[in-house]
Amino acid sequence: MGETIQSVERAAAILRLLASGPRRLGVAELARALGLPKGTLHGILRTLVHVGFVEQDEASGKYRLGATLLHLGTSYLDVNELRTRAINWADALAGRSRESAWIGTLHEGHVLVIHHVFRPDDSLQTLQVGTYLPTHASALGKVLLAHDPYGEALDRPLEPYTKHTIVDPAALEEELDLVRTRGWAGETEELTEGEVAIAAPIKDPRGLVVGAIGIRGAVERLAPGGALHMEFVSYVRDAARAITRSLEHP
Amino acid sequence: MGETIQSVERAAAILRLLASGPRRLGVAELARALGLPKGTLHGILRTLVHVGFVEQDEASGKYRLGATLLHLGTSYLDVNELRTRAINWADALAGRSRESAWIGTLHEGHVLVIHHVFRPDDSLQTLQVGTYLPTHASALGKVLLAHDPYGEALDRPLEPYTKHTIVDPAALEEELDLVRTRGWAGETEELTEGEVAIAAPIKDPRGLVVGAIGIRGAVERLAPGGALHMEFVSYVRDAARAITRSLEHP
DNA sequence: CAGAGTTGTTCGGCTATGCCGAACGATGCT
DNA sequence: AGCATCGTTCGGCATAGCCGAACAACTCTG
Repeated sequence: MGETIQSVERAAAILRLLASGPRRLGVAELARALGLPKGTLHGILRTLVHVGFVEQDEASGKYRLGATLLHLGTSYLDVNELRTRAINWADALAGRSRESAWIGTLHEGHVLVIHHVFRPDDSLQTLQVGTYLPTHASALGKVLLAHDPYGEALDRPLEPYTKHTIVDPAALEEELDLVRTRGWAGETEELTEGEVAIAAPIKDPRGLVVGAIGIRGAVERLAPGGALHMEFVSYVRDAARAITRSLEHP
Repeated sequence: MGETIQSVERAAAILRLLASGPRRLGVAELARALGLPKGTLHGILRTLVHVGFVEQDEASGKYRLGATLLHLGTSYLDVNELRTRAINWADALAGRSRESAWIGTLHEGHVLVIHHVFRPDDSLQTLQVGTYLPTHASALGKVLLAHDPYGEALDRPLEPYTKHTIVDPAALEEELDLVRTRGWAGETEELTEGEVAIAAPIKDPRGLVVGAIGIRGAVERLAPGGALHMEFVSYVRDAARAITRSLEHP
């Protein structure tokens, strides 16, 4: 890749910084973080406000993300081919398993959730589309890591979420081997206490893994007595195979 | 507002163009649309790819939006104060009315949906957060238009969606007057056949309308015999008032 | 209540940034 | 095969836009 445009790259860095936390940031704060003069940064911010990517708080003068970004992000979902093809199967999977269904892709070392179907008959859930899941502590992530051609994200320290999270790199590698050989991944209370998840890989026509689909629910329902109900595993694998097949026939 | 940075503005224009349709676009196509030399445009695209805002199709070489935008857009939702405060009330409204609940803001002449709670006991719905609704053909939009300090978006032609859509500017103005005097808006099959909606304004501490909340559902349930059930109207107004009050006490 | 330290914003000069147009190789369509 | 169009590269010139200092408004502190 050749040279990139300075100001655009800087603008993107500003947006990432604003997105990294719920707090609104000021010009001086951003300038310090990026090591740029205040005046320079103000110019970029001014244009970002002009195009609607950033909004300025009238009272404090500080900056936050703008509403245009929400619309652009949603547009991405329409463009994403995997999601378009997989939506119907995710609905069916949620219906059959009576659990919430999830679809994710590997993105910058995280699992990006690109679809999420609520568990039937349960309205108090928040939608997780667009959020990140950790690769080493989610079933979706394990599937994606196991089939990732470049072993990114493995050199990063394995952050513990519960006492069951796999934090030893060697143990994780072993787990990924298991995922590769049997073709699906499980995760029992490694991300959230009381919740377990199952996932299987979705492949493109060339056989490359482009995403993963799975379900997530309470341990009492999915793994009573500690062992995963294989019935749920087959639901997930069926859905994954169906989507893989539908990607072959455009 | 002073001068803005050329390349950033151009980058934003590219993103808007890519978001405007589901089709992926090529360099030449974009260059023609924006009236820029191919070489110039390629440079901006290269940086947009580098920061993850745009992805390039390996096979065709054409460009589409990138996954980073989805994550940024979702981050906007966390930042949005109105949404953060209103989520719980929207859940309650959906539960009481047993219909889907919606929250929207005025943005670039459209209603931007910033929250959406599915109708209880109905799993086959797609989430509409981040999408646009027309201002003149939705209950949310009527509320926002009626209290918009600048009467934008009214000079635009009123596109018909069903045979009940208000297309006459004078008739719309009359409707907005009604909305202002009685404090809520109705919409009966003006956007989609068989669906009606109700909405009420959410105000910030200064009394300015910053958003609207409402419900949407089948005409048989919400307006049997053609007249809106006032019970639902009071649910919506209660929710709107509750959110308005909660914005006053931070 | 004053003043020291912030904050966001403006502006003009200098230079490095990045815009442009032409040329290249690959691909697709007739 | 031929032509047209694609995405990409490159170097020279000029201008876009970076920088640093100065500004006014504001918030804490002593």
